[in-house]
Amino acid sequence: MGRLESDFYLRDTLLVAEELLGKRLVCCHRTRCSGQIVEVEAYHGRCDPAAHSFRGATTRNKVMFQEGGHCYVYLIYGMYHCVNVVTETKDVGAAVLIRAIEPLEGIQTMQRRRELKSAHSLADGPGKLCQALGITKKLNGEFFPDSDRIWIEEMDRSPSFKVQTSPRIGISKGTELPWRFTIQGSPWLSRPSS
DNA sequence: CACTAGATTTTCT
DNA sequence: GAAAATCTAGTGG
Repeated sequence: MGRLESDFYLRDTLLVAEELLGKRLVCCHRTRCSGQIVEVEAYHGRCDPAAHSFRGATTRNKVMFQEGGHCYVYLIYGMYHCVNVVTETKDVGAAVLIRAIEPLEGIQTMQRRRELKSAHSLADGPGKLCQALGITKKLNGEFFPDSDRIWIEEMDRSPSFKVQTSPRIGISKGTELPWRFTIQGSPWLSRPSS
């Protein structure tokens, strides 16, 4: 299946967020690991108080201000990494946080990285999926359309595919906005969408 | 199952 | 110096 091209990302953040559901996130170090994206959150730039870019560019968030298609990785709580897909045109400062995937390829490698025997709770959370795929700040600034280490591919959606929205998780501002997108009924979410 | 506390360090005020 | 787009282990029903 084809890799998503630059113009996919250069669009409205909420639209990109919704359309990322059901796509395949691929990460290659030695072995190819991948999973279907089942949960994301949109962070809409200067108008969104929960976005890192709300108060303008800093050392940490400068990749968010690149053009859509870049990969923004940051360290959270001193321990875990989170991956984002930058959206819209240069200088907008918007991105989509990938929160959970359904593991598809390289499951043994992911289990080893997570030190887990089961496939369950392997990648059902933003920090967990980065650990499973081996995503660190080294990948901050990669460009999904032409990177040889991380990219996103087209994938067929199941016939029962439905999108559900809910409030974003783990933030203290902008909590009323329904900008968390999930595949309805997926057993691979970080938590149910009620 | 639900809830709570603790880990740990970068980043920004 | 406080907060942070989180996770795990531990406790108690």
